[in-house]
Amino acid sequence: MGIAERKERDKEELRERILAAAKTLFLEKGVEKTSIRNIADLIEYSPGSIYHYFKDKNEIFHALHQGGFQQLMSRMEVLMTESNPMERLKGMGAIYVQFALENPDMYDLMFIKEAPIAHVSNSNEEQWKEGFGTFNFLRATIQECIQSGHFQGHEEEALSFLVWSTVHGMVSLRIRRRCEVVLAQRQDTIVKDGLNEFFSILDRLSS
Amino acid sequence: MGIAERKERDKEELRERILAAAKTLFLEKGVEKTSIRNIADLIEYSPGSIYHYFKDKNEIFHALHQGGFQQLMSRMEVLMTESNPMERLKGMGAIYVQFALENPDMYDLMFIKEAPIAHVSNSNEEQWKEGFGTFNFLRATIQECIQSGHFQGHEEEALSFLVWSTVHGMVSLRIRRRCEVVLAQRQDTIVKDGLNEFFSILDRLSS
DNA sequence: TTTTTATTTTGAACAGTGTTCATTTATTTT
DNA sequence: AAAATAAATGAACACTGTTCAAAATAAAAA
Repeated sequence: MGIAERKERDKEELRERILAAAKTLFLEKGVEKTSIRNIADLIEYSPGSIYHYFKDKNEIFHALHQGGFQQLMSRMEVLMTESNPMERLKGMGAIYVQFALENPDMYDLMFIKEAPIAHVSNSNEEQWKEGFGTFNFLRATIQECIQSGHFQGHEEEALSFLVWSTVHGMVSLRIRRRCEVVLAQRQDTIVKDGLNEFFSILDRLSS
Repeated sequence: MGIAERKERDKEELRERILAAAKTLFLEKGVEKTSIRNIADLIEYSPGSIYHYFKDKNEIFHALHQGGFQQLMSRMEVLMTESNPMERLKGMGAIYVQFALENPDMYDLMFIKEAPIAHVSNSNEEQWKEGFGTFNFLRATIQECIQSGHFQGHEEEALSFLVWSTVHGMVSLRIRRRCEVVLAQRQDTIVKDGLNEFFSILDRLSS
């Protein structure tokens, strides 16, 4: 029964080729300007055949955004050796921001664009697994901070959401070009500066 | 020479009718699903005529987003009577979040969508005036807080950006449906809860 | 008032979009 | 070799933003 398996592999391979082409075009031109026909051209298939491998365009970009979460999570792995939860929290913030600024289009897809979330809604997946995993990673660290006596009087989930929102807010204002309100010469550093302000607030709170 | 003036008025009136139609459709279906033909249909003009009043679709949505800033700013006016800058700061946060949650599509247009900023870039406007005005309003209050002895060791512009980012982060995660990572039953309150966590941090910092 | 000039409006055309589906092509099983 | 299954095609549908020559309307000049 090796044939069915080989066919399965072939199918998977073409799926991967579609995703690779989609990723190339997406990083080159963005989601909106990447069309099904563009993808089909690149892998030398007809437009219609894409729909044998993906339900619609949203499913393609949902699959792509998964890769982004793997990248982000693998970057976080260096923090496993950090035993101080407050330091680990700051490390997560720094890595998160760095990832976003180095991969703005992927970040946009993961945390701003509608496409991947629209797919989660329109399929029978119970929830947004990728985001859930990442957020729980943050929650675990915050929980440790609380157990170590930090953030007294704060509630774990809401505080985690607040911390996430803070870094997301900075990078998403930058990516969606709302930083033009600060001096032109400062636009390249405002997110780092803001992050440092955030860190110094965290330090104040933990002592 | 009243004729030229009347023509000017007529032109302005049609411009307003286009904007009104655009706003109706936009609040009904969103930016992407509002087409020039839809707008033209609603005011019973041909699609081509829209382009005598607006350079392109982005200019229409830039004009619409201006109205949003007026709304937001007028909501802020009740804070003028508040003399305590820390209380005024918290009031601004509360009003900002409330505005965003009550007008998610308008907020999206103002602070997330590419269209209005794309128009600022592609026209010869020096910068994003609407955002600049609103941000400076925040900066002025933060400056007062610093002058009153709060936020010692913090830099005014970066801290203002951080504060803005915090509230923007929360509401934009909500609007772009990234709050599905918290319990379903909490999704309606997580932004308010996060804001309260933020306020209690601000209180801690000011004492 | 008639003619000329200027302005406004039109709607077809262009080049694209996501998606569907009957038909063709290729492969596997009988 | 024939039948059954699977995969790929590409035309077609109903849209999109935008342009532009032509037509309609309004204003100014003769």
